Amino acid sequence: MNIIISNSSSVPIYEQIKQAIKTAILSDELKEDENLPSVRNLANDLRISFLTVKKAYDELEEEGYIKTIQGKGSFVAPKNIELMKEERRREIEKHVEEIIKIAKIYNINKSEIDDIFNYIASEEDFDIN
Amino acid sequence: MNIIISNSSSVPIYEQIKQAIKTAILSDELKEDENLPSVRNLANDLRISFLTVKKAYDELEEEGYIKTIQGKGSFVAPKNIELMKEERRREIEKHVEEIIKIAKIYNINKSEIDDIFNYIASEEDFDIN
DNA sequence: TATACTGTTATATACTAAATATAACAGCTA
DNA sequence: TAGCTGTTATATTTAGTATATAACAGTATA
Repeated sequence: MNIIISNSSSVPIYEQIKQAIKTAILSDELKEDENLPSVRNLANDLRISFLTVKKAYDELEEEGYIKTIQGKGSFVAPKNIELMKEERRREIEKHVEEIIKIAKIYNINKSEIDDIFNYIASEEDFDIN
Repeated sequence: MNIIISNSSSVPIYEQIKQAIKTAILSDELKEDENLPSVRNLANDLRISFLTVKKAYDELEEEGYIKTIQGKGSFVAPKNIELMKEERRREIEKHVEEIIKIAKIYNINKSEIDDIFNYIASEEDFDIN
């Protein structure tokens, strides 16, 4: 797993770690029961305090992504596929809601939104078919 | 103008004020040269410090939305239509970028995104034609 | 059992952003 | 001049983030 953090970002370091691990789990780069790096190892690699890593791990456990056992380590939790699909959908929905909110206020129509989508999709090599 | 702020939100109060005023200006609820509430009046209405309102006004001025004259007050600045259109487009682009980023990681195709869009559009009474 | 890993907890400190209170000052206008 | 505007300076408080350090506890294994 490759985690890159920026300490000049306004996003807290523990949040960046959470996002990176979540993405790795959801995209199946990290598989069920797989061992995560120990809090101290990851902290050393990233040159940050182990307490910051622990905070990320604690919250990931609370959200059901990983399981931690004292003395053994942290592991990717059994996946609840439905719950994860739902979470991804909610993320997308939030962005769509924001887009529609803006479109309604400023009288932007669907075809203008489609244009933007197609533009970004080609920029990002996203297949629209 | 109706500004509602939440002090339990993680979004700073001055940022909530900025957004509310920006939206009011861009949607033409606040028209060119219109007088904004004085920093002290708005602060009293919202039961917050006038310094918080001032911070919002200062940044709105820096971004070209309003003009402030000492002793007179703050006013909606002449609108730069092109610049504002560009800003709205950038906002939408950012959301689309996030959606595509998620879709790429989790193999979500365009038609699933369209489904979500249509669902939210109908929820929010947004005309998709 | 000793050791070297794991995670856990407590304490203290530092830094920053946000928000506040208060007071004094300056410009505009009726 | 009075009573609005905005401006500036100082000090303080609070919350969130991140850190260092030390001590403690569970697990695995040589």
